[in-house]
Amino acid sequence: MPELPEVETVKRSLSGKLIGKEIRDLEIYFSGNIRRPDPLLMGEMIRGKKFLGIDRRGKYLIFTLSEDLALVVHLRMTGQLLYVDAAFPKDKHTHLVFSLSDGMELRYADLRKFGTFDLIPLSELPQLKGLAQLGVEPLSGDFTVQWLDQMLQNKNRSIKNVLLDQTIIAGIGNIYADEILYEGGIHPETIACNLTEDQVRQLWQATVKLLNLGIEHRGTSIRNYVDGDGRQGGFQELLKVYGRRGEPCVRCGSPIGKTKVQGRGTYYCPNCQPKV
DNA sequence: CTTCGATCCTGAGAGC
DNA sequence: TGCTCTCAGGATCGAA
Ligand SMILES: [Zn+2]
Repeated sequence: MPELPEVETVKRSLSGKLIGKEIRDLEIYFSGNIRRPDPLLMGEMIRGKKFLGIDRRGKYLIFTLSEDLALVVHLRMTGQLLYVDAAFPKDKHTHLVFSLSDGMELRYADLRKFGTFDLIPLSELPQLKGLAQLGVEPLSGDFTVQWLDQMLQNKNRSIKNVLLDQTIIAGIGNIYADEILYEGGIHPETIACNLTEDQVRQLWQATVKLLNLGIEHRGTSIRNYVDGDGRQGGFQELLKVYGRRGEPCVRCGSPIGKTKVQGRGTYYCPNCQPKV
């Protein structure tokens, strides 16, 4: 499912293609993903607007459009944005098609229909629910060991729970959380405020390393993730614990374990990530 | 403050 | 073969 590295990859794959292009038309096959405006009004609202920029915040994509509009997209689990020729066959789960001035189409497909679209005035961007509550960007200068240490002081819940909390750190999902904790040698159920200074430093390093590595490999295609060109990522080959229950740990050979944390499937090495 | 369960949805895989 | 069941999960909400 798209997490920070995947959304970043989608952003990069689309930015060179969309910026400067005008939206000529919008075809809606399924409107359930559209939160704002009323789906009936979206076509009229977006027609004739140009893409001015694409940004990422956490797992959100923010398309800046002409006339002070913003299109905010969250792909959730199975959302895909594809820049393709209009003649290219449509995926069965294609819900939205934006026809562009260059004869190409920006298509939105979403098997599970959980993704969201918000087309709003740019001025309302800072107040958009979900987006407005996002915490620190883990690949920005705001994410420091000091900040992390301070933040964890009063978190009396599992460290995995904290990593998944988008209002604290924006962009980490289930797969990268498990990989980060494995890399840091930290059991996912460790109470956050009990982490040692050394563990906090390990956690910080692992977070930056794994997210960057994910981006370098153009994301993780564990289910149906592809970028704006329909290309799969490569990071799934490098996953060390996620989805590997029973397989030997690459570091120590112990079988990878699986448990549930916060209702999420959670993979870890019982030996390299001892429970305290 | 915290966890927990339900909700949205569909397809893959298991079990029979 | 084909049915039913479980599982997967990001974000949000209400309840405990
Ligand atoms: Zn190990």
